[in-house]
Amino acid sequence: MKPTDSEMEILQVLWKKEQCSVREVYEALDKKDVGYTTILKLMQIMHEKGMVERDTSSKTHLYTSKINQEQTEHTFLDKMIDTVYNGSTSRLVMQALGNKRTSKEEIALIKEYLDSIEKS
Amino acid sequence: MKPTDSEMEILQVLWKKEQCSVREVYEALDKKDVGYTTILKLMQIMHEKGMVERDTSSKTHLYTSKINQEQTEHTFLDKMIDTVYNGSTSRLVMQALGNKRTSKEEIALIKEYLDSIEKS
DNA sequence: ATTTGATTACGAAAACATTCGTAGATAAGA
DNA sequence: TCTTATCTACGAATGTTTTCGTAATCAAAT
Repeated sequence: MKPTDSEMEILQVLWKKEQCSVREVYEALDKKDVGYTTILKLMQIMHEKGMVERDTSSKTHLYTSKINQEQTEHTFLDKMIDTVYNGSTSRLVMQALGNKRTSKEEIALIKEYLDSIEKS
Repeated sequence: MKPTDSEMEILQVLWKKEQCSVREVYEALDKKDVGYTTILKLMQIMHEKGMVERDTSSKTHLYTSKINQEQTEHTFLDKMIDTVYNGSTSRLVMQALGNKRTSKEEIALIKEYLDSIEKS
């Protein structure tokens, strides 16, 4: 179950807001270049695919993500490590850290995390 | 310049082997579900797009990647951090480390790297 | 020379993702 | 009630990626 780019954008909103109408998602995305019905259609397709569930009891349907955020992130990450970094996690990590300036706090956090991995 | 998934797989081979015929790539990928001409076509398209260059002096054309590996990885990573991790690098890093069993060697490498960042 | 096998070129089909127009339903307000 | 605004449903167009069949070309082997 690998969401497309557009689906991912919508899922971001659903994960953040828990339960949403199409309009809420549309507004949250704030894309001036796509129409309302486009988002609607996408969400309907996501429903067909079983990615989201919806409450149709009132006129305005309310959507909820059916797939887990962490799990989905894992899927992407695994695929990325595999296809882009050829299986090397450390290369990805180092590049990620080198990418943007990472704060000392973040570095400290990560170090702590590394320690905890080593000990276990 | 964002390669598609298939293009990425091919680039992996080209980056590793420097210069390749279509057959070499086809063999390296070892996908039983796609035919030879599929890979050929993909590589021809990549050539049209300017992602690879080719030496057509002999019958068997030899392809070389024209785009930089690190740069391409950055593009993917940035996009990923943005669309999947909502901008949080450390979240990506920690999930990456927790993801697969990371070897002690890899962890050591990363720690070293973190130290070097801190000092600079 | 002819055949055989490997290669490229080409075009088109198939699959998938994205987009939106239009119509019909529903609810709210005048 | 009638109008207006908002929503869903549907289908179709567009665009992109992936797939492969077929034909033409070339080189090597018989």
